[in-house]
Amino acid sequence: MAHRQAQQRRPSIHDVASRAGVSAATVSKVMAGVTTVKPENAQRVFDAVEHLGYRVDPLASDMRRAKRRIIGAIMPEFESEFFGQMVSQLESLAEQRGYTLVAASSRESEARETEILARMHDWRGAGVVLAPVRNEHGPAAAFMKANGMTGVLIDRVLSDDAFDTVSADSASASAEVARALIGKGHRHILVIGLGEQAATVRARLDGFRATALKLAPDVRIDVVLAETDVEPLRAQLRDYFAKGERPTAVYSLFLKGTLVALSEFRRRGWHCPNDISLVGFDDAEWMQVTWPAIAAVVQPVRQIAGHAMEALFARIEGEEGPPTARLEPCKVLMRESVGSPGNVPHSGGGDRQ
Amino acid sequence: MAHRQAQQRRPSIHDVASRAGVSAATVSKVMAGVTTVKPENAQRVFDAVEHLGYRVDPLASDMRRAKRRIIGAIMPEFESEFFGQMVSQLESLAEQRGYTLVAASSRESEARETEILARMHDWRGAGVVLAPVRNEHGPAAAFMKANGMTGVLIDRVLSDDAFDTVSADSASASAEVARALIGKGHRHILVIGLGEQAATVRARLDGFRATALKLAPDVRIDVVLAETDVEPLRAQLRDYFAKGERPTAVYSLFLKGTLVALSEFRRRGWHCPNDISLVGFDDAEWMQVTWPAIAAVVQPVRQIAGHAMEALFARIEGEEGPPTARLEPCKVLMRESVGSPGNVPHSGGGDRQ
DNA sequence: CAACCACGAAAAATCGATTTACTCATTTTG
DNA sequence: CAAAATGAGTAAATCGATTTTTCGTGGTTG
Repeated sequence: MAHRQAQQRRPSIHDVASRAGVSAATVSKVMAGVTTVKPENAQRVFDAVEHLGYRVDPLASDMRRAKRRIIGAIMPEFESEFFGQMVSQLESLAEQRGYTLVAASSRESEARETEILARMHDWRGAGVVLAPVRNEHGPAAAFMKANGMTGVLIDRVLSDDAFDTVSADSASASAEVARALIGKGHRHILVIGLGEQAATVRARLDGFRATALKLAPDVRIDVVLAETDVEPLRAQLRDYFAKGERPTAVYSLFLKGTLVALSEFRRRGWHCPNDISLVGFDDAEWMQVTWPAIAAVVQPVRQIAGHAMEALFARIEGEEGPPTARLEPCKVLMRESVGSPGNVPHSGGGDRQ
Repeated sequence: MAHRQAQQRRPSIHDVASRAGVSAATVSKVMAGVTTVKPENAQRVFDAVEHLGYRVDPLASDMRRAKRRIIGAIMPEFESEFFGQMVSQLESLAEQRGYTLVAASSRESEARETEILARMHDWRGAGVVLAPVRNEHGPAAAFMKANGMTGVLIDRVLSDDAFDTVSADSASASAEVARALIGKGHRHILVIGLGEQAATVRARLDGFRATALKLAPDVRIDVVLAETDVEPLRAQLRDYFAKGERPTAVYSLFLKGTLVALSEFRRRGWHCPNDISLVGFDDAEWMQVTWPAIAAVVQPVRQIAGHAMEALFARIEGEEGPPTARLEPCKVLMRESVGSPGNVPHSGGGDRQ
């Protein structure tokens, strides 16, 4: 094979040194851009590097460093647009600073989350961006504290006494949703969510309820919260509708909830927005191409990622001071899935598609 | 702070050695599970490990190894369900074998792809799973060859003369779609795609065309292929419809194309499946909850990831022999977006939702 | 002109493991 | 009973860099 010879051992700093006729220390300095090297020697080093195709081994390079140029990222999952964009952003930001991002998925399990964190700790990276499965009080954050790790918590968190946090401003966004729905005339609204993610769900729910009640004290707000998983939520939702409850709008506090709501609407033959209105927390690309387009709260992924990395690198560089808790403003996109109640006869049947 | 003391340097193998009263070499052996150690000494080591909370530093451990226990994964993007699941699977499989997965996104750029690959090469990992932006003939695969890297190509590839490949069996799946559409009576079908991803797009198109023409020689198959980006495709599609073309079904060869098709249908007020039928390559969670549910080809992500890792580890462990090209069978889900043409008056208007 | 400084580079220590080579005992074997 | 084989463990080399210490050399300065 023509390319077999390339399989050889890669050149090390010593190979460069001997070819340039200098010591390894000098090569190291040249690579690091130190200026106290005679230009002539520097040039010889550059030539040797060029000729041998030498590149610094990041692993060996990190060995002597207290803080290795590795950033860990732990997300609850990789399958959703939100966390996909998040990882992509974080990777890009880490890379810009010469760090390598090692991402891992906790698969919505707190046990796994802690395991992964322990493994990240073994790597002795400079810092970790953790999007906890549940909230900032879980075992993972505790592990980070107990081991003096540097890190930032994002997404499903509010604030913490040890780590900087960055998340979407759920409360304000929910208040805006409330204003919109009340403004359209809705007076019976169902809110669905998962209780697990205590922190943010609470913020979203409270933000929504407070504003809705202020604007329309007579509004009826029902809440269907499942504990852990999506399927129980579906079951509860089915029960709720089976009891004959007929809200004019549904506000889903998270993406999968929006999917569950939509599929339950389908089952019952209800159509948005004529039969019922729908708004969901979390936007997705498909939501604007379906009929109707689904109204959604857009989380500012770039801002969250950006400020998380900013905070993290500040801490890595030794910044002291009490932990900060950042809330990034969301955008609410009121699409066609939201209408006014009673505009069209409630009766099912007929007008499909 | 209570947790400040934990910030200290982590115990090294020498700390364990001195506490257990043995040499570092012995500790290393015990950790590696070598049996030629006196049980009594082994126990002392275990005790010391336990007491100090010692864990092997993977980075230091990898230093002396020729093949480091790191696997690189390069995907065109992280934002879609498909690649999200893929990364998640790959991570899990790597982890099972005690490897760490380092994932990076090429963001659909071949230039970036090669850069990332070079960086992965710097890490001297044991192998790389590359999902090329375009196909197996790009600069990234060439780089891998030139540098004698171990790797597997997945997704947008057919077969290669240097690397094992694993991808979805696009041709067979497309043939099945053709059978379904022809069977439903469609005789004017539009296929849309991106020409960039030559390999797979070609397979999907040819597979579809061959079967459709065999079953119904009179069928008319139009093709709208954009070169690089999605927006030009949208424009071309718009032109196509503006010319008055009126196929009874559209087959989109990739996910974003399905979204584009849907949004163009919306623009023109056409509804599936009455006005036009739609099938897309690539499934997504939302497709089964919209009205109508969108018919889709489901790629076997787990199988692709599984066989990719299998092949990769076989090569890492020194397996010789010519590269293999695996095709994993897809599942075609014929949902409501596909109907028979002419069942319902073509006229627009009227029956919305 | 001897003592002192500054500069640039080399030598050596270090990071935290793994692995090779070697050293004692203890057993087995001729 | 001496020689060879085996067992268990350690010291030292190694991986590929970085960083500290040391060493010359040439130029200043008193």
